[in-house]
Amino acid sequence: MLTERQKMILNAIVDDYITSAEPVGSRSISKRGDVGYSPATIRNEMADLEDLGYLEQPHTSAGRIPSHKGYRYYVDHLVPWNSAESAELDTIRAFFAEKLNATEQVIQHAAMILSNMTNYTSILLGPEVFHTSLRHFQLLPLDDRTAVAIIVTSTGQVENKTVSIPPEISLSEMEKVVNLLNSKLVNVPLYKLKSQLYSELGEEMQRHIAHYEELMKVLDTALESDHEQRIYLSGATNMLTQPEFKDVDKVKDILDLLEETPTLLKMLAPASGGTGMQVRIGMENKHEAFANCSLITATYSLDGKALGSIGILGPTRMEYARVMGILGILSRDLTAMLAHWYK
Amino acid sequence: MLTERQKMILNAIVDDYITSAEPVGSRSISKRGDVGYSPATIRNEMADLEDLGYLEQPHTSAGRIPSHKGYRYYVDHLVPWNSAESAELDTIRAFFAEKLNATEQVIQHAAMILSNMTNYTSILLGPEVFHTSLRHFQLLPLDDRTAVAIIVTSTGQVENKTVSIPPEISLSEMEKVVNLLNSKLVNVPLYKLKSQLYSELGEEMQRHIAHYEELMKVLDTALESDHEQRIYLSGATNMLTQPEFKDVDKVKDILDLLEETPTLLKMLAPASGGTGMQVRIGMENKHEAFANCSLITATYSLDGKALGSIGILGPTRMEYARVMGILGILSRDLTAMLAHWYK
DNA sequence: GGTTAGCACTCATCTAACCAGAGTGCTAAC
DNA sequence: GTTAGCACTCTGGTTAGATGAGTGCTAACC
Repeated sequence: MLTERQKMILNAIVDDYITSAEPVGSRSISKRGDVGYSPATIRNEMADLEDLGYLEQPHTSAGRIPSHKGYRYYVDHLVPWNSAESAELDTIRAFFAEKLNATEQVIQHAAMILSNMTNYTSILLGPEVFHTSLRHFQLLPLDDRTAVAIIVTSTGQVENKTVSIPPEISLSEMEKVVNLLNSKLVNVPLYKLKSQLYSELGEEMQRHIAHYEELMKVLDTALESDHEQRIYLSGATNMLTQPEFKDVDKVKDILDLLEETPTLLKMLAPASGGTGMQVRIGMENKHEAFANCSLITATYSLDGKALGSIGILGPTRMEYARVMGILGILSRDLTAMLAHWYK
Repeated sequence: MLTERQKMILNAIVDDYITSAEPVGSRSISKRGDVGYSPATIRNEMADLEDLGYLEQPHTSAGRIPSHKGYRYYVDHLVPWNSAESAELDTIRAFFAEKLNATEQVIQHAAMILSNMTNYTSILLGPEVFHTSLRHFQLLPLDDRTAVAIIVTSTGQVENKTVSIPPEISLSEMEKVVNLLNSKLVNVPLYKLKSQLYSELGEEMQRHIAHYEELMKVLDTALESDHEQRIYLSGATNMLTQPEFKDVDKVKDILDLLEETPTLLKMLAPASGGTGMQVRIGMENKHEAFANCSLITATYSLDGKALGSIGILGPTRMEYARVMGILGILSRDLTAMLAHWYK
């Protein structure tokens, strides 16, 4: 347990380091208006904080920088929660005032806004189709062997996939099935679609349809992969402006990882159910390349279920308070907007 | 007009510089097996070539590097055209052997293959819907104010857009129009769609439909913006491996430009009709950030009309011969594949 | 006992000086 | 026309010293 004075000093060091990116010395802390102690006293406390693991020293004669544990403590106990500047609130308000009417467009645009506002990299996870429901299904023949399957969800997203059709299946059969599907499965959540396809329609189809097996296979692949969420990345190059990444080799690893969509998907997957804000510091991200990065994520949701995430990636030395404030507001407003659209 | 010997020397210098990234001196040229002259002779020729503007010298006691004019000459007259290594041919062949059945997927995948194979950045321009024709049109109501418009093209691409519906238009009216559209305008090239909409259907619709004006506006926006082509970028971080870009500030400008999709669209737009290969060196790209980059592009086409482009961006000191060889083959094979699919 | 002034010590960073090496241009000889 | 020889130039790397920020420790102070 830290004393009040230790908290105050840790807080001051993190704040200073966040803005300056330089190790901070006892003298500069002591000179701050709200600190009533001499450099020597601060030094003693700093030595203690280092022993406790909250600070570290790049080399003997340098100031201190926060350790991962130090950042963790800062984020968990010290971050001031008031930090949403009015200018930023205005930007967000202006963003929601624009009339955009497709969910995906909103998310994409939000990514840009976020990276511009924060000067970090924004990573947004597009809405999870999984929890939205079927609005309309269509199978449109392109030639005698292939067709394009189109799924429209209740949120107006359109997913499409090209499938190949076995020659023994006739056009009229396909039409029958698609009609059946549309009459019985509309408003079923996509994640239940396949199971309901079998349970509700299986019997009926087996009766009316000649090539049941083959047809089912086609539908299976048509409905299959549409659960892939999209990643919207913006401001990746903002990483290059951070002084800790002025070395090309280090930043290459980071940018390389940002090109790996599957990795990002995993990283942003909404933490099991919770809708709170997550801060992952350094190696908590489980990737060597992100050892000196922090990722802050929040979720937006519909009907209480997380639909997707919005995240900001920056150096561990990142403006936690400001970013958390912005993400909090934006995720809340996105959720509100979705609720307003689709209730 | 350059003498044969001058060409030979210029060629040797460009080749050397491309692989080493260091200014090349007279001695190293003279030592090459195929050159029968002493360093002194080479030096004289190099001085001449510098006077003519084909070479430049970073400083007095350094070797020479090719100038923009030098690269231009190299590309226009000296590039050896045989350079498609068998290993690379195999990779491309393997790529086309995979069964991918959606045009967009192929392009996206091709982008990765290209950047991996070349270790440069690949920029591909997705197929231009413009010259494909309408396969199916649909307007699907989401709620009483909005609907999603879906356009399926003859190449199986699905474009969708959310539009808002004025309250005075009824569902049945909309259905009527959509049916009309599907019966009369299927197989019309998308770029003629709007004009034919007016010329062929205008009269008939005006007769049958109550709110003609409003409905036309809806259709207009529904058909409007679907001409946007997609950019597929891969290997942007390969730029960071080039020694000339080891300075973060320089490379930041380049990567920033790569995030600007509209700029890339303009840059890759198939050069007026031609299907040949284009090489733009340094400032020929019209962007300060690309002053030390070269962009090589080729097009793929359907029915003799360019559908999109594939391009490689690298430093001006780039392996022109190899890249041009690869792009040539890939664009040819892409075109062949499209012709095979959609004829 | 907690706090602070004083001081010796450490270590990264900056500068200047120097050296080695690569490459040139010129001259004179072949 | 070609080449050997040589003086000259400029970069890059290394070393040595000076600078200064910051520390830890001790002893004095309240």
